[in-house]
Amino acid sequence: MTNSKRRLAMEGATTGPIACRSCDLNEVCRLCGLIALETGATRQSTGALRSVEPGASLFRAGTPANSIYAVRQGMVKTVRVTAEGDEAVLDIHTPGEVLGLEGFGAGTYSCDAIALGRVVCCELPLPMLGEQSIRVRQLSAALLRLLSLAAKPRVPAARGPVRQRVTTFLLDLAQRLTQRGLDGHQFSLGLSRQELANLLDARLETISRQIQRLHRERVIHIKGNLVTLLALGSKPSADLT
Amino acid sequence: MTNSKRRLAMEGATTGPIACRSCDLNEVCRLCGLIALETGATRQSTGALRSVEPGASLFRAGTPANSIYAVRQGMVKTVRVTAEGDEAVLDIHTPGEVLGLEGFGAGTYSCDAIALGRVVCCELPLPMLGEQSIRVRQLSAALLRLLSLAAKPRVPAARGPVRQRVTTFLLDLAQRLTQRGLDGHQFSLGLSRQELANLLDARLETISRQIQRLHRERVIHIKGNLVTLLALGSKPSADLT
DNA sequence: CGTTAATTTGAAAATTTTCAACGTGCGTGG
DNA sequence: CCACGCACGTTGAAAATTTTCAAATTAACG
Repeated sequence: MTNSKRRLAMEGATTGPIACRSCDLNEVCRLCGLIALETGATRQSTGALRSVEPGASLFRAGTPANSIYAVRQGMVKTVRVTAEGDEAVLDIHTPGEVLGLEGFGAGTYSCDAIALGRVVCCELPLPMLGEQSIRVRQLSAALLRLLSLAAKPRVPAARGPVRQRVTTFLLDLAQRLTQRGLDGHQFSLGLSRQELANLLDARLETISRQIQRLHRERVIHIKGNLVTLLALGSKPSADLT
Repeated sequence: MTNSKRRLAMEGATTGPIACRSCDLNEVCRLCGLIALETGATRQSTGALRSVEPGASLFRAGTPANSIYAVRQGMVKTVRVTAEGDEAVLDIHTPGEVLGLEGFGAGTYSCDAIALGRVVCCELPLPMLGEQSIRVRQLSAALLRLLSLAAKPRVPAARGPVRQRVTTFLLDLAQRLTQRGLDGHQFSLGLSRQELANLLDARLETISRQIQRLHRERVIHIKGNLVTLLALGSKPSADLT
C-alpha cells in the first residue's frame, strides 16, 4: 500500500475549505484580484485553487520559488533534512496559513512542503505579485505585513520535557484551528507518530508513550489520529501573539 | 557587581564595526539615505548609529515597534519568557544581521533584544521606512527581500543530543562570522553558559560538560569565553542556505 | 585579598532512547 | 470471504543521556 493511500484512509470528515476572510493571504489575494473564488465571479488568470494528494508536495527545497501558497483545507508539513541526515519537521500549517514566503528573497524554497492528508490550497504566482506590487501601493504594504508575520521569532515546538512538548503542541494547534473558525476541541492530528516525533525532536516511542499517558490521565482522549482535548486548554497562556 | 559590569569584563579585543557593505540592512539603508556613516557625509535625520551597554535592551517584547535594528558590532540575543516561565533564547545575532522585523505587521516587538557585551547598531525608524517605501519603489522590493530572508524557516538550534547542539551552534556561529568578514576560527562566545543553555534547551551543567568534553577531545579550545575551533568545521554541511 | 558570580565537577535520580516484541487496521490475493 | 502482509502504533525492559543537587574551583571586582 502506498503512503498516500494510507493517508487517505485515515481521513476524517471533510469540513470544506475555510472562508477566505479568515486567511492570512486574504488581503494580498484580494488586491491581486483573486477573490473570484468567494464571489463566484469568473476565475482570474492570476492564481488558482489547487488540490494536493496526501503525501504529495506543494514545493521542494532548492527548487525555484514561483508561487506562494495558502492552505485552505487540510494540513501541510514543512520539512528539511538536517546536516545529520534526519528529517526535521519545521512546522505544520493549518488552514489560513501561508507557505513559501522565503522564496521572495532567495528565489528558491528552503524546505519541502508536504500535504498531510488531502489538501486544498490557493496558489499565487510570484511574478504576478511582483508586477502588481509595483502598480498597487496597497499590495506592497500588505505583502510587508504578511512577511512580517512570518518573520516573527517563535519559541520552537521542541522545548522542555517531551510531555510538555506534546501538550504545548496540541494547545497551539487547537488555538490555531479555533482562530480560523474550525473545531479546536476535537480534531484530526494530521501527523503520524513518526512525524510528530520529527517535529518535537524525540523518538516515536517516546511520543507514543506520552500521548498514551495523557490519555490515561484523561487530559486528552485519543483514538487513532482523532484527538479530543479534555483537561487541556483551561490554563491561560501568556501569549504575546 | 552588576550584570553589565560583568559582561564588560569578559569583552575581548574590539575589532570595530563591520562594513556596511556586508550588512543585511545595507540595501534598505542606502535607499533611505542613511549611508552617511560610511561616506562620512553629514548624518541624515533618518536614522542613527546607537551604542548599547552590555545587558541593556535594544527593544522589549510587547512595546511599540518604532524601529528596526542592524547589529554593527558585538552580539545580541533575542529572548522570550515561555508559557512555563523559563527564559528561551530564540537566537543570537551577529554583526550584519537585522532585528525587529516582526514589528512591521504587529506593530509591537515579540521578544526582548539584549546586548551581549557592548553593541553598536544602526537604528532605522519604521515610520520613515513606511513613507519612503511609498515613494521609492526599489525600497519596497528591498524590504520584501529583507523580510523574506527573515521569514526563511530554519532548523532550530536545539535538536538532537546536546553535544551535537553545541557543535552545530559553534559551526553555525563561525560560519556567520566568516560570512561577514570576521574571524570564524577564533571568536568570543558572547553567551554565558546559562544563556547558551537557554538557547540549546539544556541545563547549564550539561552545556558546561559538553564544552569541556569537546575541549578534552581537542575538537575545540576554550578559555573563558574565547573559543578556537580545532577539528570542527572540516566536515562539509549540506546547507540549502 | 575578600567577596561574589560564573563555571566546573561528582554522583544519584529522572528522563529519554534503544532494541525488541506484540497488537491492530486495512487492503490484497487466494 | 478470509488469511496474509504491511504499515503503524503500543508496550516492556535495559542502556544511555540528561537533570538534579551539592560541592569545589576559578575568575572578576572592589
